Amino acid sequence: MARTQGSHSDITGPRVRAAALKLFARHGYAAVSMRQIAGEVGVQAGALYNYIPDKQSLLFDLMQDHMVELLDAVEGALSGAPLQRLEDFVRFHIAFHHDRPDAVFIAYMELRNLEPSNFAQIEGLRRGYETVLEDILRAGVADGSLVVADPKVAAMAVIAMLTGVNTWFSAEGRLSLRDVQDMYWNMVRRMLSAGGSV
Amino acid sequence: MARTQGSHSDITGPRVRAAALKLFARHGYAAVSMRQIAGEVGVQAGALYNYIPDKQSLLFDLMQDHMVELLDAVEGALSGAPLQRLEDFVRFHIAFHHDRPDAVFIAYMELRNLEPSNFAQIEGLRRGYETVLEDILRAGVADGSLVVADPKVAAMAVIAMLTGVNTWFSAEGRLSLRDVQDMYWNMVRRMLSAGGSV
DNA sequence: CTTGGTTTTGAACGATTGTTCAGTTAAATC
DNA sequence: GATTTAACTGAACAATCGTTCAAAACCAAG
Repeated sequence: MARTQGSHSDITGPRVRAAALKLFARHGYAAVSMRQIAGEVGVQAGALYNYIPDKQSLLFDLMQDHMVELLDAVEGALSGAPLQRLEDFVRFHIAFHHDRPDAVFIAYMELRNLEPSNFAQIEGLRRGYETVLEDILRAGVADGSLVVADPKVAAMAVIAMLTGVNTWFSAEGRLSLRDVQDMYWNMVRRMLSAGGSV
Repeated sequence: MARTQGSHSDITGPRVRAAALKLFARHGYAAVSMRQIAGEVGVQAGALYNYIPDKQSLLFDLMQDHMVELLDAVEGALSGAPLQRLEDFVRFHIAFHHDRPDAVFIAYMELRNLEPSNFAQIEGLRRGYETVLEDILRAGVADGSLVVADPKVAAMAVIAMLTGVNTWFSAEGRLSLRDVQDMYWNMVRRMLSAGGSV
């Protein structure tokens, strides 16, 4: 048993995934070749297959890891009463997505490039995330802090609105991330809270 | 000069564009081959080049036509005071996008597959559409009917929220398009109007 | 230094890509 | 019916695709 310490395996593996994440986000799954990924890593195309079974699995793993991480993180970000948890959700979503724009882009854009069974799995995770917000809205209606005609629809509206931040926000612009979080929380609060626009 | 009336040119041409629209939306620009498009039309791949110079131009034309049509249509959909025009915008955006899901999908997802100069042109049209809403918001602030901290940000938020409808709404579901328009207008009104949540 | 096993190379596989074009088909005009 | 021209076929082009694999390179343990 040799070559376990100085092994490149635990270095190259993550680099393959990082390169794929970057290139898939930039150009799209179908438009990126295995040779491009290999080139980004500094290796020949054949070497990639020491770390992944095939291209499709590479895409699926990237998306699954992102969604699982998202679901894990959101649970820990919420606390207190429904109105407070709604604010937590808004601020969390914006910050989490801002930190990993490539993974977000892929998770939303490459669904159609997944094989059916892989698609079903990712779709299930996405629904799980939507349900987290939906549950907050229902709880807020129940305790009177929120006024929401249709929690399912409102959850979709809020998530779409928040995810849209990634398409235009840059930390180098005139607004800080905190500014954006404040603005969006203000808009969501006015949109859904029982307290009116105060 | 023969073969000008019974010509297939004015039949096949639109069918090529329709097939490309459908397939690009379904599988993505890079994942669709010219032979697939030709197959959908019922013709050999070579015949496509009687109607388009190349694949890239086909994508660009589809996106440009969609954006120009969008900009033309939105102007005619707005009337009256800012608050009324905001409602018009919300209802228009939902209905217009619902009527052409494939074109919407392509216009939002295939930007990265455009050559730089093509990208700049489409991006300009998109900015034009955003400006239409932004102007409404500014006018609403000016006449006191709206309370908007940052019109640019609010415009992006509203458009993202409205466009998100296309990802989940189906006319066969429990809600009619009119239901959805009402719900979203209600949410946007509460979010931005000066009147509070009444 | 030799051995043993991990990692990578580099070439090759058949399939498919966008695009071109000479030749065939078909329809309208004379 | 002959002519003309638009529409299309079908084969071909070089390039690239994802993937495989024997051989070479490499490094740690004995």
